[in-house]
Amino acid sequence: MPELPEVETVMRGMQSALQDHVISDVILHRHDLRWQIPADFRQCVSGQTITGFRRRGKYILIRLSNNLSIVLHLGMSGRIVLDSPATPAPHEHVIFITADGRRCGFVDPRRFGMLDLIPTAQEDDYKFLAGMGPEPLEPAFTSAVLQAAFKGRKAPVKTVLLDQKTVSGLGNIYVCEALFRAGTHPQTASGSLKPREISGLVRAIRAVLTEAIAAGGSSLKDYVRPEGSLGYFQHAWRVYGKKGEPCPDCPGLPACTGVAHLTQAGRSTFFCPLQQKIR
DNA sequence: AATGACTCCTGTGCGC
DNA sequence: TGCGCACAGGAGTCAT
Repeated sequence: MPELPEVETVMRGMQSALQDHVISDVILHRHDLRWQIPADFRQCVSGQTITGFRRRGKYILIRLSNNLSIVLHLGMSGRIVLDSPATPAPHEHVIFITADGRRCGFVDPRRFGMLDLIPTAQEDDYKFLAGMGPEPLEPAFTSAVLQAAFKGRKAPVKTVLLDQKTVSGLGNIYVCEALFRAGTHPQTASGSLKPREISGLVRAIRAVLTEAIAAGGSSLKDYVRPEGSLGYFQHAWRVYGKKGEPCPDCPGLPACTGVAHLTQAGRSTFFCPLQQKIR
């Protein structure tokens, strides 16, 4: 599902295709995504030039020449289709049409995605962005910051890393992958992690996200890159979805029982019990 | 304050 | 073959 690397890839694809273009019209097939799309959305967006893009966590912000920003969240099944056909695809709820005739569709079968409109100057005060944790690939995300977020917390590290207030942009897949790389057991109480382990976690998070962005985002079945091609980073997942398969980090070790699965806060967790021990 | 359960939604894949 | 159902997950909201 779209996590930071996929959202970054989508944003870059949209940027390369739509930056400085004029939105001549917006077709709204339905207003009820996760929340209602503002009633005046079409009126406010039509005729405006796209002046810039920004990603914050899993949100995409599309800046317009009238100093408004479109807020776009892909939810779990959302994707952007460039040059979508004139006949709307199933679940293609919104279509942006540019002055030069390009069609940019927002397809979202499960409708967990959202579309909103806010003043560009108040992006960071927007209710869903205010209070969000640091961007994991920016310098502000340090082990000291993560250590402060963990301090005194008894909740498992997996759960706390999924919380967008701790660090923004991580989802179930990349949290599993980062914990595996760091050798941290997902059930470890956050507050019990040592500084050394936390700095290892910071490095693992950065590495896993950086590699995923380089690979062009992942696909998990229902994600399509703006260019229309599927991402392929899922082949590089080491533990996610690999229950029972040999752990990639302990080949041939007799003690390795393979990738294990457990449920935390209603979410699937995959890990190697041999490489990731509670300390 | 912190934590976990619940909720939205539909496509997929499994078992019978 | 076809049906039914559990499951997938982002994240806000509510209850504990």
